[in-house]
Amino acid sequence: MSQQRHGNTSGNAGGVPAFPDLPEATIARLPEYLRALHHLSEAGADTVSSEGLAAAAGVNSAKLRKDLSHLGSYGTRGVGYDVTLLIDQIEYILGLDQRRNVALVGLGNLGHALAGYAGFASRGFRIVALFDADHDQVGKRIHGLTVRHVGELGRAVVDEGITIGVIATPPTAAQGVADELVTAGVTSILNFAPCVLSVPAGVDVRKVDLAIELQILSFHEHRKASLTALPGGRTAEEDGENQEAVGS
Amino acid sequence: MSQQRHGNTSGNAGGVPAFPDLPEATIARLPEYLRALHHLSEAGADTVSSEGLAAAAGVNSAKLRKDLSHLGSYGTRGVGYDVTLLIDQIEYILGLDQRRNVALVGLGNLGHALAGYAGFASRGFRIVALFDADHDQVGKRIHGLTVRHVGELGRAVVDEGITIGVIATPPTAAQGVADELVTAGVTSILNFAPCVLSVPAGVDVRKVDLAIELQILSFHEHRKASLTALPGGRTAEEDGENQEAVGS
DNA sequence: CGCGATTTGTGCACGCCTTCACAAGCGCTT
DNA sequence: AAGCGCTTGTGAAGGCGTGCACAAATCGCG
Repeated sequence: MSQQRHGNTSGNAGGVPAFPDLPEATIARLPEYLRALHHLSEAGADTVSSEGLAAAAGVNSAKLRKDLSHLGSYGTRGVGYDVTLLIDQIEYILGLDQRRNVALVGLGNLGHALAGYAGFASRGFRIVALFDADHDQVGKRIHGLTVRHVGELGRAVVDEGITIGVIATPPTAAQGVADELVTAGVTSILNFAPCVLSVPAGVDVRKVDLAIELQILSFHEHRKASLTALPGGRTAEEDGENQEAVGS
Repeated sequence: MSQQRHGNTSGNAGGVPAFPDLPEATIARLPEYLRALHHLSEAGADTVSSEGLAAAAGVNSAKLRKDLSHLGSYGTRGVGYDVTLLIDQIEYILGLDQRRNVALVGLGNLGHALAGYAGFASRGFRIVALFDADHDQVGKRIHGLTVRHVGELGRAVVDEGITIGVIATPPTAAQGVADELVTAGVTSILNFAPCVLSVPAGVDVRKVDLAIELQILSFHEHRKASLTALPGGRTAEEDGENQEAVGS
């Protein structure tokens, strides 16, 4: 999103390029495949067909094959994909073979929950530092970590090898925190605050806005309601004036 | 995602189509525009140019103009867009003029935070019911609501006019909850559980997986690290046995 | 060893989305 | 009233992503 070019004219010899040029859409699906693969692995599967994995990940099998083909050839025709091999390969590509230390800033409602979210640890991410601007929060222990003041952020990032920052502050504070993270050398930010962050080129920001998701659902609800009420016409539902109560 | 066709050959007379055929990409950005507009409105702006609004929403101005043009012509050449008018129009399209009642299922770490997330209420969404399968949770009061057992879900959905269900349960329970929501008549689901939900056609599911976002960031970290270390070649960083502790 | 069943990897076409560039339209000034 | 500057709305082009359909490759069996 803030990144424009992921070019990498990988012209290295040897069989497998270390860093193929993956389409963004593919990258976004790899974690989904990975989860499905772990699930299959736990169920005792050694190999899986594109059809089977696609079903488990909720995508089209052709899309899955094309996605995986971008990583290289890790399947066997007539057989399928080696589950373990594929897991290793995707984890390598995603950089999950090395543990990523995460700093979480903002310990309100949401931040508190994120600090204890089991889904992070189980996938190689470790939240190693908590920060808040509120002095009442500082010093509290949350899920085994002590909340520190946001002023210590810069030092902690360097000292503790933090590579990803998570912002769960109110929107007014978010840009400031982002600036501090960037200054400290963090180049990946996950932003839960409903606001636009501006960061220098080379820094990746991903945004999760819970309310936006609801609004998109609301749109579809609205659309569906208007369609069922009056297929192909003007909405019934609640439209100020106009058109009172359609047939049936 | 689970929806394939949003067709609506709107052939109604009169000036403005009530439900233009909006591209999904546009819909996803409308909430962002809306937030920026509210911000501008509070700052006292009456009109705003596409350039200005685009900057506030973090997008390209041409894209913004094209998005808005899909809603109809609500701008004035040479002047810009009327902030209030545009807010009303987007809110209407998104169906935010009517309050949406939301049920939240699963009150672990994340669910607890969602129940108290201020960002929902401030945008027209009201969480009106909480459910959990755990009898220890049932009966607790969280942010003014009493947690009910998930078995009461069906009745509550009907009685309280719930149109959107939010799933924040462990992944193993998610499909079951989704089934119950669908049976009760809910057609929009926001899923925080890291798993694939299968639902009948006509039901919209949006998924938010916090760990996936981190994994995508991790990929870019990995990529950036390998590029700075060895531009265009095989990664240094950690390549099997790797070097321990770089620099410093 | 050969054949058929199975499954991957991919060329190709199509559609969606983005971006550019500019004509059309509006208001202000002279 | 006419001209000028500014901004919207949109036609066209290009790029990206998806999905089909099939050739290539592998395994198992007779």
